[in-house]
Amino acid sequence: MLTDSGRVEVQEKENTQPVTLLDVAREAGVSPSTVSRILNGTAKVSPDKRKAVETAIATMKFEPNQLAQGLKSGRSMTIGIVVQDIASPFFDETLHGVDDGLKDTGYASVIVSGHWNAAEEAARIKLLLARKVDGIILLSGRIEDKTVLEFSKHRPIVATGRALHSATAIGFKLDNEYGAFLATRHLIELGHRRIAFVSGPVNNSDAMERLAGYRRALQESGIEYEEELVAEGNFHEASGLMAIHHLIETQRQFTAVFAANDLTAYGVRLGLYRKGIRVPEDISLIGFDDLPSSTYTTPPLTTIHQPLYDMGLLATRTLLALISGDEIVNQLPPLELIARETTRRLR
Amino acid sequence: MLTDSGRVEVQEKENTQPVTLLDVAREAGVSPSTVSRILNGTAKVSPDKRKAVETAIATMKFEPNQLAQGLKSGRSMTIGIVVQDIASPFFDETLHGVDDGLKDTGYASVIVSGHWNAAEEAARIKLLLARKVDGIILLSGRIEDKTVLEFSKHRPIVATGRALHSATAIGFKLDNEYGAFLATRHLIELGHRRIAFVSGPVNNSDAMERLAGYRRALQESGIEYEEELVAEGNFHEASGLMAIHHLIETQRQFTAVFAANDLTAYGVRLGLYRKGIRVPEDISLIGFDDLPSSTYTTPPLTTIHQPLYDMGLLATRTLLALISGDEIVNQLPPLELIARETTRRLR
DNA sequence: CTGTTAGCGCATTCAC
DNA sequence: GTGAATGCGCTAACAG
Repeated sequence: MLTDSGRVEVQEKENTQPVTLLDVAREAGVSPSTVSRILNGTAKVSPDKRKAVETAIATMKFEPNQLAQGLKSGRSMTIGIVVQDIASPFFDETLHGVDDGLKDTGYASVIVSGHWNAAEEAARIKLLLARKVDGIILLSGRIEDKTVLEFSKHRPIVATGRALHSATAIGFKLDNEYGAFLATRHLIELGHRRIAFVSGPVNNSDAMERLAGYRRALQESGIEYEEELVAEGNFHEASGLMAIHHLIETQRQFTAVFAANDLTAYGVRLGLYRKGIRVPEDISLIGFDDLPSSTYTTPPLTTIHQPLYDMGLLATRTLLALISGDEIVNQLPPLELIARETTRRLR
Repeated sequence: MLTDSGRVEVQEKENTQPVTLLDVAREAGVSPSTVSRILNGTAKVSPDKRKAVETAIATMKFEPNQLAQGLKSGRSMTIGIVVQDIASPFFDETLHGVDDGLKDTGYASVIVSGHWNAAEEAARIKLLLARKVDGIILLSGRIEDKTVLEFSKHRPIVATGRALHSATAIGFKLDNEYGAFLATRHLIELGHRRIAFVSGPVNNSDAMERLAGYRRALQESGIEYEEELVAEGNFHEASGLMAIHHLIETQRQFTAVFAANDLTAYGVRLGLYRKGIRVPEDISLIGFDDLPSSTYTTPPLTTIHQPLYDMGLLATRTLLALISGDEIVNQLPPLELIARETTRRLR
């Protein structure tokens, strides 16, 4: 569009363009390196120059461009987190621990989701690597250990739900078998002998370990394992609901149900309610995970507490140690039974 | 340490150092700019060179350094998300929508938490800005609108839970008042006239709007508002539990309870259970939010569905449109009543 | 103590 | 079409 020559076009430039380190240097009458030194405490600077620079930084509201810092230093001060499902209470707890572990460290986190899909997970990790994250926390997931090890050649990786012990890849695994053993033994100690189990998906190692723990507890008490008392679920509520309906409709006899995780237990609980079966008066019910919400179900759910928060915290600290070369010592607390109100002694 | 001269020290360098665009260019026998052009489709390149470059990229497993790209282009291809609590089902749902909105866009997200603290929120936003995110999604929060507007001069911001309409800052607000009105009216239509309300914190605008909706519904039905039937909660389960105990112990008479959100309703439900009061036989209960877990409470919770997922999706699309300068048209679906099994007609 | 210089890896003029 | 040159903003030698 033509405008009269000589007319000044007033451009309302709302977008304040960022002030750079060079701007600060000019303003303070020093060299850029001096500003950098003050920023990073790399070397001593005379008090007067320091003063000048600091006021310049304050008045100009200078914030160093982290992209540039990262490009230069090779460290982006961000770590990547791979979860499988962003909206899952299970990962939430762990993320909470991660969040706290990162507090005041200067690190931020890029969270991506693998959606329980090995190919997608690998793609996400590549994405994180391309973004030059300084390390990766991999929460559960389906990619193979050797793939993880391969990726860890680029950046350190701390994983949960798998055992890894290389110099750049460490894994933490909770003892699912033991937890399931605890849960089942609790029911047995309450006098139950016919204990149904709603399992997780058969292609999931956590799920299979929990099944193993259930079987061991039965065996140690001389109770025969009956396949008919086991129904497969998928760790979600709906599967618990369906499984318990199936168990009831096929006339299985049992006085207690062990659900492979809390969500499944919620579904079982609802299924029993629909059939007019009371918990714990008629049937005892125990879960696994101890999600925060399990404190407030009606009635509050007896379950196995997994230190998910601690695992997130530990994973984060371990990763930071791996990055900085520090030693790591922390220990994960053991799984434990939380006896609430869905289990009771068999009369 | 001294070693014999001439002896070759085999250094096991596990850390594969990344291959750069320059490496690719050399390998393919072209100039770096040609590689760049192919990467970005910026200009036409002869088929043979393109071929050579592409094979070089594949064999060398080249991944462009996003930090460098970002520094150069000024766009980091990441957006910042400010939540208040990483482990909250409320934010989860919205994040799920954000996650889907970002799918296949090339954008990744860095998630930070403001912990319901204005100062921390501001600090986090500054951090995101320093990281050169291309835009920010602010989910709820306590910082003032004018602060948001100020920040939006640097990067576009889309916020939820507040109304904003500038060129670089857009806000979406759900109609809390209307939702609360719906909930209360539902109870009234079922014949209830003495309806207790467990509110959210008084310093929270969502909470106050829900209270207003409750009052309007009462008023439109000619039911007098009684302050004694309102107990303050804080949106968490424990507060629902305490509130209902208080209501019962102070001998308030009511046949239904409206809890300001689902978590509070869970607490109320448990409190009623503890007193031997059945839901919905003795008391009707309604929540607000429609968290995923409310489908599987026992009994399933009647509640007000908020389109949290859609809001996350819409916020993301809007932000991307703001970034790219596109037009945005999407509309948020209205709040609606989900009648499940915790409410019933008063006999 | 401090300024000058030279890149980090890439995209983008500008010439050819 | 393609290569050479330049710079994004910052840090880290290197001299003084």
